[in-house]
Amino acid sequence: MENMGDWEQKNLLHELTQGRELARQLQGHLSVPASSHETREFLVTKILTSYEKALSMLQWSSSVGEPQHTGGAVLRMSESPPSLAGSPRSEDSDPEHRDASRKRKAVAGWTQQVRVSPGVGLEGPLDDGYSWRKYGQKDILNAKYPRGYYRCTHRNVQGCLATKQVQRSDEDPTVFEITYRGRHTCAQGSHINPPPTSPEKLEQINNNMDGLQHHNNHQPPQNQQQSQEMLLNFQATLKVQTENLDTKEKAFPSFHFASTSNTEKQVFQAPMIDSSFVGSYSPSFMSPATSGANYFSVSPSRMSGFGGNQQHFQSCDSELTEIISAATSATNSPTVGFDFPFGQEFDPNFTFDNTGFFS
DNA sequence: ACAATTTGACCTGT
DNA sequence: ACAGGTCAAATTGT
Repeated sequence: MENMGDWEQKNLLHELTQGRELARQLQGHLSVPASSHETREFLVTKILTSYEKALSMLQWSSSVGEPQHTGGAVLRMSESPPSLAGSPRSEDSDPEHRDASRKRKAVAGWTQQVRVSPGVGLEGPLDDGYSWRKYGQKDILNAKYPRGYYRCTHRNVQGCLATKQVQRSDEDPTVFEITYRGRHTCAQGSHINPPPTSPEKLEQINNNMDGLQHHNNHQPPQNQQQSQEMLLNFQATLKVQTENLDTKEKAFPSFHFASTSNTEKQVFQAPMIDSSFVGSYSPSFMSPATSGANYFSVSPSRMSGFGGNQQHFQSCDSELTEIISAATSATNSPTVGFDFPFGQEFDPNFTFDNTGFFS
């Protein structure tokens, strides 16, 4: 609530510190012949991510530097209240929209695509380590497969507004588009390392598969164990593709959100998502128009022993909408292990004041 | 029994 | 009216 100004600085500091830690780790790995290439590569990726984040934070504050310093009055809670049912808000949006392009503005923000190349057989979209409860499924017109709607399991309990949508790609059945929206405000376990067994994930996967597969479900639900094992050695390529809504505008490292009004735009910086996904996201800062896409190769081999550690970070992230497409699923847990080493400095308090955007 | 999922109805913005 | 998103009762799984 108070010192908002410090907030970003804090995050920046955190990011840089984390990057330093990662670099140190990498340094350590370099002297250890046993460390795998994958591990090193992964660390490098993480380091780069840290840099990117830090840079984007700087750019964000410098180029924009106005919206966020306020006490937060500017931003609205945004996001359609996930769980409100009858709240008729026939607000008048804005009379003028731009050319009704092809797609609806939807809640686009940026699209991440995580491609996992596990050889074969991995199924199910990755799970970020959070618990989700499916609350609906719908057929989308253009989509061949239905879209699944999930919300954080603790929605009612802790008011966690996080939700996600899972949609299987039309053309590449191996690809799942997962759209995350809202931030996790729950204090649930770490996404970092889904404990020994994350049945939830598997269940979800199965469900998704069921729902998403129209005809052939050639895959019996019993890849759980397999999946887990796969987790130990999988290779993933994270493809991040920033996709902005129809609002063309150039996209900067930061994310732009067009509010309902044409002229208003909120720019947000991606919160710390590092631990959420495999290689951490890395917003592609290329021109969105050209469809910037970054590919990350992540090959988590083994985490520094993570058999039973379970720390809960409550650094909830993803306050915007992230779309993640995962191919053949896979997972994230393994990689994540790398996070905790430096995660000690997560601030439970660093909550964003309110990051609402478009109202 | 409880909790999560399923599924059609309902709601809201194009 | 339609499409997408959410609710909620019924159903299924643990």
